[in-house]
Amino acid sequence: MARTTERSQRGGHNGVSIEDVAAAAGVSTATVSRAVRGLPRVSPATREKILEVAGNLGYVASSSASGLATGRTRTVGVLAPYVDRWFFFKAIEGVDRELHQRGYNLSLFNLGGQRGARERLFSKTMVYKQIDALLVLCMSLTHEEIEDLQRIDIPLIIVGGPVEDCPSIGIDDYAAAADATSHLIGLGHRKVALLHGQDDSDLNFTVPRLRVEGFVETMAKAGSIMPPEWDIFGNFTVRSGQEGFDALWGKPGPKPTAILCASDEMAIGAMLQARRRGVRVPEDLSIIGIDNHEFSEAMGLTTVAQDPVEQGQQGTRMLLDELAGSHGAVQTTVAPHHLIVRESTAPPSS
Amino acid sequence: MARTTERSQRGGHNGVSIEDVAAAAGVSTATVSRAVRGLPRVSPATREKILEVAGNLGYVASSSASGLATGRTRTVGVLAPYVDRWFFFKAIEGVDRELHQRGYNLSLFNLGGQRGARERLFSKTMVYKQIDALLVLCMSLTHEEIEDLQRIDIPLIIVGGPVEDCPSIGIDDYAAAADATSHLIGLGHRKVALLHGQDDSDLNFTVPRLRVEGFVETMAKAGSIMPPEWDIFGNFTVRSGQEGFDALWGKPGPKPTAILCASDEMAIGAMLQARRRGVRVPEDLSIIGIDNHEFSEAMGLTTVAQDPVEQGQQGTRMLLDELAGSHGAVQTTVAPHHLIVRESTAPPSS
DNA sequence: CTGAAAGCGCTAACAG
DNA sequence: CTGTTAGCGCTTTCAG
Repeated sequence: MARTTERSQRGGHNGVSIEDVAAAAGVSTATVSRAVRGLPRVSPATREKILEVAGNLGYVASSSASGLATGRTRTVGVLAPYVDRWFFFKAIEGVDRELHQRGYNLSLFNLGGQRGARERLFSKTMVYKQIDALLVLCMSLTHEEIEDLQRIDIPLIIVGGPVEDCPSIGIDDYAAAADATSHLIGLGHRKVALLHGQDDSDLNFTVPRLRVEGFVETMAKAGSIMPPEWDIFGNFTVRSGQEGFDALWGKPGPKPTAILCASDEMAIGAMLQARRRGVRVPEDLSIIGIDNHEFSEAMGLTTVAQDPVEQGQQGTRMLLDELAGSHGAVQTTVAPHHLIVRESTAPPSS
Repeated sequence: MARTTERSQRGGHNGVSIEDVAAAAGVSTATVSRAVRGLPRVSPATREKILEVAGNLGYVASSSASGLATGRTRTVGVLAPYVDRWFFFKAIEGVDRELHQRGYNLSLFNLGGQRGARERLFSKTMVYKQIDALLVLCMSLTHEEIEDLQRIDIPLIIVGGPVEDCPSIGIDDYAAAADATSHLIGLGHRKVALLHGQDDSDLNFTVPRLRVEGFVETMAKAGSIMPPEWDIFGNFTVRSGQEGFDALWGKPGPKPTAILCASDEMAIGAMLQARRRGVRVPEDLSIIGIDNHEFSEAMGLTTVAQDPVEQGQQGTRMLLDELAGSHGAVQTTVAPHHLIVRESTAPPSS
């Protein structure tokens, strides 16, 4: 019975369809469909046979076809302002892991630098009808965007920072900064500068703000107020950490005995520059960061650690649970952080 | 009542279909299809009207439906062994940029660590019928995988290292290592150690091998042969750079005056550890890397630079051109590299 | 437990 | 220029 050989000829297109499998197994496409998806109403014998046939025919369902039929794409979108910064690629790693483990695909959208492309890409082509859920990495969303998303009504979560009216998962940035500050204060520091992040791009601006507040208020409780010229802006990169240090040491006047940096990358930049300028860490200057970047251990940097991989993973898990039907699975969650004391902080010498 | 009669109410699904647009604009779906895709046979007036209607109805074509109809998904798969290592996230950035710019989606598959998941994920669910083309980031493929891919017959390219029988784009690893070695030799070094990468995972093993050959042969030309105990293995991470340094300095015997590291991450680890152990760089020891990692400038690391963003972008461009019909657009290409001399290398003191 | 048939939303000839 | 008409491959009632 050579009934299958006709249309499966490789006339340029490739692709074993469900019909080919059905024909080869002597059953209907409906049964094949049930069998390959592990659905109930198929006898063990039939299922086995179908699976075997499908196996050596190399059958794989067309995602477009099943997407059309079911209305679900089995892919979730990941929107990232950057993909080359520590928090982001770590989070993506977690998201990817969870997604593929549960049979979902990850569609990545990197806004890296491209300002204009954003509006267009975001609400349109992307979100709409291409993905079943959206995970946004630590960036702010405009009111309009949030409304769009809610209207479209797909599960949504922000990883890495709170956004008004949206469920999110991330550390308590206020507490993280406060803990770092307390560590410094506990060591005896009162003259501490702040190198904080204030990215001009799409980054979530709530995160830096919270970190600043945690710092300022904790300092205030210790009876210390930072002079404004010790309030330095950076953009979370190593280079801005270097520049930050130079800004502090470049001008005359009293120097701080410690610097709190809003990210390890900046802290590392500051450390490197201090060393280069002959300022010893921690003897002359203590430096503490937030993140626990890959390089921090090697640098001996004291920091407040967080785990973006886990955050990404857990955020994804909530999204997928929601998609699986458990209504209310996506909820704002606080991820843990903890201080790691290494060699970049010590009591002030003066 | 009217509430339940509309088809667009369907069980919570949202979605303006092409038919809705056609009806609202008083034309056929075929015309709408042409209009929204910017295809020829539509009068300016009709097109404008359709676009307007589609606009305020918020119409976006279902990717599943058009995918089914055209046989193309407009997404390309990106297979990465890691996503948290410099070369990889940089390359992904380039790929993403090019892809979205040309209206394609990026489907990310990270193999990070998961050994078992590989086979399953790779040939099956993934590649097949989900993507129009595949871009593989610097990892080795088994013969079987290559054959699978060729049978499926979608455009394929490897970024970051040569793979037998596959088109690829990347620097000339042999030459890069040779250039680094020449720099050291030119400085007067003869006693140089090699900290090379030999990842046990899915990484492309050709890259480390080529770098080793470039080093060894260049050294040989200068009449120098490295003692085997100076041949250290690492896995491209900072930590393995630290361990590499310790392996070298931990045992008695003569020390090298320079180390060539197969990646900047390892070089940075080695530098940091040297400093910690009181070995001055470059006075006591010169260190050179390959990559030009973000942190390298701040570290003052001499290195052989490459640009993964550009490589990813160019690889993607070739893939997309191929998809666009220009047969033979995907071709093995050599990307440029160049030496950047900073402060971590100097003539040997002894 | 299994099959027949009606779509899912869009595209692609082919007519008009 | 525009409409008609078939599908694309899979899922999903609804009968049997």
